[in-house]
Parts: sequence; C-alpha cells; structure tokens
Amino acid sequence: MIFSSKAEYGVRLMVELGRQSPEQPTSLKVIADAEGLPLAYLEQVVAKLRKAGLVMSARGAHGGYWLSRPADEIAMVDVVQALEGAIAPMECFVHDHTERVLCSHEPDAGRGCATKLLWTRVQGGIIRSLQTTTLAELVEFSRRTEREPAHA
Amino acid sequence: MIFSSKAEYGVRLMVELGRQSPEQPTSLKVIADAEGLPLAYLEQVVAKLRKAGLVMSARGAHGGYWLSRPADEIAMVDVVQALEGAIAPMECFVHDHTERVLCSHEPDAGRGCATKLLWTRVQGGIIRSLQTTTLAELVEFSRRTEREPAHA
DNA sequence: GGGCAATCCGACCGCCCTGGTAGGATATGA
DNA sequence: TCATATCCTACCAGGGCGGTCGGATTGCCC
Repeated sequence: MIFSSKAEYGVRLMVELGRQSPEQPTSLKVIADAEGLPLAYLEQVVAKLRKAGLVMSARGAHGGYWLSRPADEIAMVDVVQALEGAIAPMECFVHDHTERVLCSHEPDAGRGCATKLLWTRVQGGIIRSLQTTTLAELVEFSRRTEREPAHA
Repeated sequence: MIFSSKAEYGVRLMVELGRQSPEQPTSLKVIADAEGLPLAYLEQVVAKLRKAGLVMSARGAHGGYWLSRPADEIAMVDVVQALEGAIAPMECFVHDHTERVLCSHEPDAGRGCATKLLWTRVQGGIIRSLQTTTLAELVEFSRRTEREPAHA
C-alpha cells in the first residue's frame, strides 16, 4: 500500500469540510458519524491538518473545524503531505543529505544510484498528480455522485 | 515510504544483470557482494522476478541468473509490480470488487468515493512514470555515472 | 458559575508486515 | 564425489500502524 489510512481519513475529512458552509465550524463528531470513523483517531488526523495550516479550529461548545481557505485554493499535494509527511518513494529520499542524485545507501559505491533515477521519476509522477488536483474537484465530485436523498 | 526494500533490491539486481553480458549466468553471490546485500534475502527477491518471467535461472555449479529478454524491452512497471504486487495507493484498490468508482470502504454510503478519484489519479501518475522507464535506461545511467576504476 | 460540548494532548497497546536468518533439498559442472 | 549454486519453507525480532484511553483545557449557554 502506498498511503496509510491517515491519508484516506484526512482527505475524507477535508472533503467533508469542503461540503459544509465555511461560516460555522463543524465538529469532529459530525464527521466521524457521517464517515463511520473513530472519533478519537480523527483527532490525531485533524491535528496534522491544523498544524499544516489547512484547517482552523475553535474550542469549546459549538466549536469545530473549517477550511482555512477556499477549497479551490487547496492542492491535494498539501493535504497529503501534511498527513503523510514528505512524498518519498524510498527510504533514502527522506534525509537527502546532498542534492546530488547519489543514493545514500552506498555513498561511495563508485557510481550514481540508478534506482534513484527511477524513484525520482516516480516521485515526480505522484507529486504532479497531487498538485493538479484541488480539494474543490473532490468536493464537486462528491456532490455530483450523491444520490438524491429522502424521497427514495 | 512508498515502496519497500524488496523493490529497491530487486531493481538493483535487475540493473546489475543488465550490466552483465547475457551470454553466461551471473550468480547471486556476485551481485550480493557488489551491492552489499544479504545473499539469503536476495534469493527471495529474485524468486519473485523469476516467477514473473523477467529473469531466467540455471541451477548447479556455474549457475545463476540472466535477463529473459533485452533490457530495452523491460519496462520498470513490470519489475516493480513483480516485486511489490499491484501498484495500489490505497487498500480498497487491491480487491476491486466492481469496476465502478465506488470506494469499497463504504459501498452504500450514498455517494461516490471522492478519495478514490484522487487515488486513481495518483496511481495513474505512478504507473505512467514506471511504464515510460525501461531497464535499459537505468543500466545506461549506471554506466555513464560510473567512475573510472583501477588507476585512481 | 456550573455543566456540557468540544478541542487538545500524550501515553499506551496489540497486530501485522517487513527485513532478515536458518537449514536443508536439489541440481549440475569439474 | 565434491563444490557451487539455485530453490524452498519455516522461523523470528523489531517497528510501524491503526486505534484506544484518560484527562486537561476552553468556551457557550442556562
């Protein structure tokens, strides 16, 4: 699996917030019920989003969370990075000591790390797809595919 | 981390095989020494490549492994898939019961799964970057960046 | 002001997967 | 027949992940 459930839950949470009016805060309880996710765990997830400045919060009764800016100004790459940390296809990408394309696994092996060339391309592919998708698109998608409620 | 070390080791192994002449088999021992990887673990890795038909093997003394076809006919997507299994950004991609873009997490939640739209794009980005990279490119890269040996 | 609703925070915990080892069976060239 | 090498399966420790728990804090409302 590429991404953990934190990413899944966090993205859902953001979509849910994007569906709400930004005027008033939405409590985690509402979201947890709507999505069927454990409230206590969502707290940890949303904490990452808050620290990344993607959502804002109000404490106390009738508190909750809301998007810190319009959904069409939020690229999904920011959301996923906030939840998962740096998008790194391989371990040696995390602490990139140097800028050179040398694999930290064998810094003195005598030749450039061919695998790093591959992982760099993969990373680019991932980031590009995340950069060109906005939260607004996902919200729009979820609205379009929503069944008409009630009278069914 | 996106990919496991099996992918890293397996790709290195393939590059190493691509650097050898395809006439005679290369033993795992040689590769393990060259890359500084545990031999016993490489056996498991190469087994996946063999089962996927990417390498062939000969047993017994002077046995070893070689590419089953020229390096420029091997797309890295095949290598990575053999090593990692299906390229799935999220759990619900593994057993895709239906073809519809509905998330298996909540099959009856009343609306399409917006996150699946996102993960589908990510998956596309990954696969595209892996499909457009051949093993030959990596071999070529590793040859180009190789320091001149010996007289240094 | 008291209580309730909510965010915040950090410790804890079982499970599973990953990375790796061990040991042996089998095949084959010298 | 011996050394070399692939093949196969079981085993194991460690760590990360998904999740829980308990409590502190904050703020609206009656």
